[in-house]
Amino acid sequence: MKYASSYEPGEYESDIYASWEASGIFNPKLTTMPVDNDGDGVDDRQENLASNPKVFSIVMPPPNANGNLHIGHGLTVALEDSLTRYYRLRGASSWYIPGADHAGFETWVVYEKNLEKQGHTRFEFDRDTLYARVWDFVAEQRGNMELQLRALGASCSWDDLTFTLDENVIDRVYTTFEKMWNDGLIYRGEKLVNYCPKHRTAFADIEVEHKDEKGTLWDLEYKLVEEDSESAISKHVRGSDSHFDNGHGRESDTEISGRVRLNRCENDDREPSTLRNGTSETSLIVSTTRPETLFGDVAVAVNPEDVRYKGLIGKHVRLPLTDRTIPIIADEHADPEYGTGAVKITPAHDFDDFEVGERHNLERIQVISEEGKMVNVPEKYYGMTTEECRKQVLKDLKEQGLLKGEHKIVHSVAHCYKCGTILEPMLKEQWFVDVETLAKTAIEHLENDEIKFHPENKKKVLINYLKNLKDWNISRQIPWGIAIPMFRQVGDASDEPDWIFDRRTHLKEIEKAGVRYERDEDTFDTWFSSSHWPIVCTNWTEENFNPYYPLNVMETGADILFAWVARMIMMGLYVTGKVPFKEVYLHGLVLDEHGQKMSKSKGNVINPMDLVTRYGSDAFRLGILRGRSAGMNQAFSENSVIAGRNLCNKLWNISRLVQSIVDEESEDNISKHLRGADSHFNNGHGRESDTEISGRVRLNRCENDDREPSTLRNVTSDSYSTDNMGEDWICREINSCLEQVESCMQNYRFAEAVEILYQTIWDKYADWFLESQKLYKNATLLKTTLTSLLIALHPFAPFVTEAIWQNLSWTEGFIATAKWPARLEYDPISAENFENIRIIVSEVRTTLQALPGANNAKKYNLYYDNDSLVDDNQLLIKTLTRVPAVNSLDGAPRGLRLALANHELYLDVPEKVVKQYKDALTEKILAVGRELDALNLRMSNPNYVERAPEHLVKETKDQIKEKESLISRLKTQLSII
RNA sequence: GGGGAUUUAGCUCAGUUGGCUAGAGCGUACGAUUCACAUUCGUAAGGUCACAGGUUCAAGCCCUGUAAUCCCCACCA
Repeated sequence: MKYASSYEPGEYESDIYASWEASGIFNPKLTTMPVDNDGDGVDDRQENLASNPKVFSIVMPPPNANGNLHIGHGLTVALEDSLTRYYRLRGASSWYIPGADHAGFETWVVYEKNLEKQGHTRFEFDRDTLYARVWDFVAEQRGNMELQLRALGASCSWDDLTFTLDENVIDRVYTTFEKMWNDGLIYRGEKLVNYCPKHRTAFADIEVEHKDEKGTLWDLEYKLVEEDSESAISKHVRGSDSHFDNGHGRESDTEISGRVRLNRCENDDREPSTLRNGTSETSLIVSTTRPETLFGDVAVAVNPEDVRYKGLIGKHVRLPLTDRTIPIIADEHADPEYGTGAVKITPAHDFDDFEVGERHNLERIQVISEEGKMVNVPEKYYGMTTEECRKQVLKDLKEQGLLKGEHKIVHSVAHCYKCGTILEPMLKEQWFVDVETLAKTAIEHLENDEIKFHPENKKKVLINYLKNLKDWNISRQIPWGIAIPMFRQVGDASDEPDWIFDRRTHLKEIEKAGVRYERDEDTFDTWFSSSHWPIVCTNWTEENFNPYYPLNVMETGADILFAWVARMIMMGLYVTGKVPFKEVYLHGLVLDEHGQKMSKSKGNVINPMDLVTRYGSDAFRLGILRGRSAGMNQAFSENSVIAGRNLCNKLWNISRLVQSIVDEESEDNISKHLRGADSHFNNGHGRESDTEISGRVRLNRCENDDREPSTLRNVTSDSYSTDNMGEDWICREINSCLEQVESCMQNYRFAEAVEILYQTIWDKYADWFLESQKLYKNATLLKTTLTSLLIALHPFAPFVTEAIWQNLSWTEGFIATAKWPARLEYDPISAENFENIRIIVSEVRTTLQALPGANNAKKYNLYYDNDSLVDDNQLLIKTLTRVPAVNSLDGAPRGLRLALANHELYLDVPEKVVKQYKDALTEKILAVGRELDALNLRMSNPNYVERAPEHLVKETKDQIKEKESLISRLKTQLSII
């Protein structure tokens, strides 16, 4: 290869992606049409599926069409694409289906901001106009995100890109909705929903952000209506004088504030004596954080067990600032220990009160409009904002002496997760899905272990969530989304209008049987449509067998386990009767390098595209996978990307070296005879015959290989033989690497797979094997081994491996569709001998470094005595240690004896230097002595010898022998000094 | 209140059913350098595996408890 001495990703990546895409290799070959060659009525692929899985399918969680990819998308692609590429290499028909999300509310917010910038508001346009305008807006933006996915190397099938507003998606959503409607799972209900007055839309519970905030709790006095108050009170006094007074008129603010929450104190301080302070006996005190909603009050609730108020239940109080009287009711909701124990009930503006209202069949009086203005209130307050109204109400109450206390509290407040506006609980007619049976079915399938979770514990979490799931509000009051296909008769303003289902949502008004109907203006919650994602992406239909459904795996963020994964499972089961995926892999958040959540306000956001530009796509992918495990929020720093970049560069240079040796050898072959005659190919342990060597000729085709010949990529038609220990050793190491990577992929342990490849390529292949190959050039083996490693790394670093592949002289086609490497044949004894050489070389290096002075490697020769392994590998040891010479000992031992138990090796170091080494030697002896003691202690334990597995006991015994021998040799050396 | 996690080297993390001297990357220190790569090579230092008990021949891993940190859900008139 005539290439630069460093890998420049920018020069290759976009061309490589373009050629992949043009070749169509990312589009799977299997169709969803039935195949039944044996005519037994069952799809043939279904028959094969269990025994020989040939299909891998995965869908991309659709990124927002309107935006740029963030670091989380980067992680998602790295994970999903490495799986896809891995299974493609394993011979599966891999289908990675890309998507784009209209992201209903998300996009809406972006678009609305845009409108505002131009000085418009959405309320100037009708819904259909807005829809069209947003469509254009999104279409403009969409290409951006798709380019970025390509830059990340996502090997997805672009022809199959699914947009969440595609016709087939809407179709499927309507089909499901119709089915649910007919099954009675859809209902329209007036419920309290979290409503953002700014965006003027309702949210699902899951979209609400709760924050703890400081607020004020006001005590308001509601006067008992005279006629029944007196008798009630007197009766109550007689019945239980000790606790009665508590709920009545407080004399001073001081006292009141002292009492709030006081009752929660340990050891019950509700002793009669402390609570029997003066009472007015003519009113109730309620506590509220929202005085302005009092106009919507329809009752005051007290706890039925609360002895203070027992006698008041059924009586009435006068609602301040109005003419109304409202009843005092008994309900568990009232907590005797909170505030005064009496709570005003406003069903139209509070979630709990709504439920109380349901239980007691109370009226719902809406006093705040959808614009956030006061309505249904006395003239004076009409049209005020809630804040203005609150001030006015407090002022007026104070003037009338009804404001009895004020306390600072901390309570959690619901906010719009986009704009931060405080959400208003709002009474609205909405479409709901009755989730009870859906959730129950989902739980059954989960408990039946039909879906495997990574991390495992998320399954429990999900079941727990499903068990407590409330009905799902699926309507949103924004134009951008899939229209709800429900119509009602024009002019029908009755309480229970007749709704009909119809797919013609492109029309505002339709006619059916001579009756005119108008469309409901709401759109679906995005999760309602995205819960169909596996179904719509794979084109699942009722009619045809689809080998891609269920998906092999659903990979997405742990943060949308509830919002998305849960709903996909419910919907998948409801629509297809099958779980939508066999496994779920959830990734955590990518945090900044200090473990902090990334956010614009903190300024610590890392842009993945920026890293791709600077270090390359592969470097980014390797970097973001490193040190990351399922479900965990983990830090990410540029360092890991740099490490990835370095690996790519290393691999590049490895390939340059290998190619240069291959080139050199092929030139040699022209002038020389067969390599077998070459004397320097010494394997160190004496091969007996040519027969034996040729017997080890690789058999590296998979046994179960049944791919079509045309898809096979023959990496080389040559067979290799291993001619020295290093060659056997690297085959062994590559086999072990492959085995581990395979197991890691099976178990979704991406970081570990990358780590193993990194070490194998760098530490083993480059630092040991290639160094030894500078002496023993085995071109055929070099080709085979490099090919194996390139393919194994390809799922994680697709670009550099492809760039190299395209430039090697012996490869053809794309590495992206190469065949996963088979195990290599090797001689295990020979491989193990190389391990011995490594130990010797390391010991020489360590000792040389520890000796006083610099540049020791060049100074001292190495001598060996009576050691055939070293004798056979003098040249290799000399090269790896860089000592000037490795010789057989001529005469008596001299210099420094190396701390090796099984080899007698000396560094020819002058006596003076050896003496300086004395301390280090002494320390070494002590260290080995400590290890020996530990081993002896273990053996002296009869229980260990008796109960531990035999091989461990034997191992310990061997080690003791070895250490003893080492110590005695070192001691001899020391004594000579 | 309910649920789920985390705690191992200076930093970020591995460590599968308990089994050899607990690993990696980055960082640090020292040394090297024509001969694929300074995005390099070699060597080293650095650990009471949060703490306290327990089970076991053997515990980072299993059990009990404690502490710290984090996340989710519910509630907060």
